[in-house]
Amino acid sequence: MPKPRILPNVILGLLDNHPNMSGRDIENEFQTEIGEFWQASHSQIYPELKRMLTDGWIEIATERVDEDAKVIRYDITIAGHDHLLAWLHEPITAENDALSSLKLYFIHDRHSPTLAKILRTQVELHTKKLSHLRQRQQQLFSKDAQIDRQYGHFLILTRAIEREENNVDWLQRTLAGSK
Amino acid sequence: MPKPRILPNVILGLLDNHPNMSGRDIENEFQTEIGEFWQASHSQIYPELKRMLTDGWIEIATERVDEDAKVIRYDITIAGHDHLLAWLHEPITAENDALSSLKLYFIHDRHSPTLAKILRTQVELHTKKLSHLRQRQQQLFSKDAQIDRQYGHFLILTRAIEREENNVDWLQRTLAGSK
DNA sequence: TGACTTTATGTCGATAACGACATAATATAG
DNA sequence: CTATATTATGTCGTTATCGACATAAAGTCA
Repeated sequence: MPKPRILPNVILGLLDNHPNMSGRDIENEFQTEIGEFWQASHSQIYPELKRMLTDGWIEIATERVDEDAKVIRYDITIAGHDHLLAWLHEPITAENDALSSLKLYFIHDRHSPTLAKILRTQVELHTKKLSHLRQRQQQLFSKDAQIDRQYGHFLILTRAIEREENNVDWLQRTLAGSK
Repeated sequence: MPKPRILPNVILGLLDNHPNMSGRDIENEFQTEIGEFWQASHSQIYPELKRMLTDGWIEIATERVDEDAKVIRYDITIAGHDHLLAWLHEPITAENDALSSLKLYFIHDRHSPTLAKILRTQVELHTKKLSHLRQRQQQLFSKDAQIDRQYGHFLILTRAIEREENNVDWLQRTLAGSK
């Protein structure tokens, strides 16, 4: 199976929230929070929009009030919306967990079951990861001499542990506060 | 200028620490902590090793005590070591900061000035990032209605803020403890 | 109105990266 | 001792991604 393509889903997520976006608008979105999780250059975006158009996931917006003749604005279609939802509903695993924040970004309803599901799965995954990292720390760095021998490795391992502690803590607090 | 290639530097960092590694050994390293920051499949690694060999950054290890005739073991050369150091010494910027943990992993000396330099630059960068994220939160989510309208966005923004708080805190504690 | 800049879109070539397939040398099992 | 599995390396085709270059419309300024 080919590697899953992320960019079209990101574009669908953006169009789902903001109708009538141009390619340039989409490019600009990557300058904000979403740019933390996904980036794309305009030379990717424009061909991608063409492809999504022929795939029927988006359509050219008819409503053009003003404006600059070269600007092309897009809307999401029903098929595109279905595709976006299917992506958001895909189970979170250790392999695709890096996309979780990206998916959360596209869920706007506080009481969405999909959102809660993602958070709950993340608690599981990151709790496991945390305990795995702690175990590694025990294995590799139980003695001071071991720390001195690979200090950089020791640092990033303790950093990862703290990051995961914070992560799990945040997830649990967020889940607790949402019910 | 072409996009900087990371994989050869990672391989050099591994060989710098563990001489006499085979391609398979290198592949296996990506299963441990380093896999958090960089991954590569064997179909990338083997051609890369060939290329690094012709570039003179690595050499085939002469010392083969045992063993399976098909195994090829490599050592880092002086030129390779120089190249590794040059990479580690490249200034950390907002653009390449994602590689900082990777670089730290390859610095073994607790009192390395390069290590301290990386940590200090990261404090600067992440402090700035944190204040930028807090500003965004103010701008976008000062009212409850705004939170309800884009709850997922609100979540990942607060999550990013906590992550950066933890990050800066860890960096400062690590720097304080190392002098 | 003409020169110049900016904006929005389009296109092309290079390559990092990956999955799939292939092969040879050992190891294992019956 | 042969059949099969595992290990280590190699190769190929596809594609996502990016930088560089190109173009046309609109805006700006004199």
